Amino acid sequence: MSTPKMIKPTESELEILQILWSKGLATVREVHEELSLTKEAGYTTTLKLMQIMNEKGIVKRDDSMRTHVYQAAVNKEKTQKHLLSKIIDNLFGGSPTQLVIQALGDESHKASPEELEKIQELLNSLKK
Amino acid sequence: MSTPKMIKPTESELEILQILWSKGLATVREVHEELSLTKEAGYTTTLKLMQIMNEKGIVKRDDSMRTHVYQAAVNKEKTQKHLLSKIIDNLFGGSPTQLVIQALGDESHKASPEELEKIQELLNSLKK
DNA sequence: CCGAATATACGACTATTTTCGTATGACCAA
DNA sequence: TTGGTCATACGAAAATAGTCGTATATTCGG
Repeated sequence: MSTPKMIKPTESELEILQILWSKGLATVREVHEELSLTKEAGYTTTLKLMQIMNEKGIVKRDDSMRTHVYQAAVNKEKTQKHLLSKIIDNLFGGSPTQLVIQALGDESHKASPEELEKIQELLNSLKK
Repeated sequence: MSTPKMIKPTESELEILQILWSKGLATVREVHEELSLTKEAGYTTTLKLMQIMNEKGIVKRDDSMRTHVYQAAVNKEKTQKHLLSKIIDNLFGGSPTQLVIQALGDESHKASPEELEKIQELLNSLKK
């Protein structure tokens, strides 16, 4: 299955996916090193997680060499959309506007003027 | 623990919270009836969940009568903000802009012109 | 050739979340 | 008063997530 039907990564899996999305290709060690920057966990824990993700079809790997090389098997934007859609339903009663308002008002994740401009452009195109 | 520091409701708890936020006060039966509209679950399951939420301090209840009356004990906006913040980190690499863009582009949750206008106003105030 | 370093496999333990069966007590209508 | 209905309490199974120890194989420097 190239594109898994049910995209529902757990939190830990999401952390790993993010790293894979940014790196493209990566070994378990590389992923683990990056994870270690923000999190405390053993190497085999990361390994196991990635093995499970492989079984689930969330990632794929090239195991033709001793050190396996992993990559994400799910599309970043699709996954984001899918999970976001869930959150809009579960947390914002189906209103994306409420979500947007809360997100823009988040003090710990301020948007830069450039980003605001980006949003403005998107808004303009939606208004038409 | 009168005011829970760690707001981290599970998915099921979130479903119940949403109902409580909209109803204000509600009995287990009322919550369960509403849950049943979109979900299959036994009455005692809902009951247990709400009892656990009570223990965690996520909801409070008036048990002076035989039929207990529940209400949310956590603030809606605060909870949304807190969880959203997590999602921005976990799913959008810390960029609220990316989240906003995906949310506005969500085909299954379109924003109305009025809502777009609301967002525009917020955007204006942020630009200053 | 040998041992240290490094890799994967895998089982098992812990914790959390979700589910529900059953016990028990209160309420009420006949 | 008694049986049916409805309520909570509680224990524990089932499902899901996360953690890690240990076995074993490969690689490589000396």
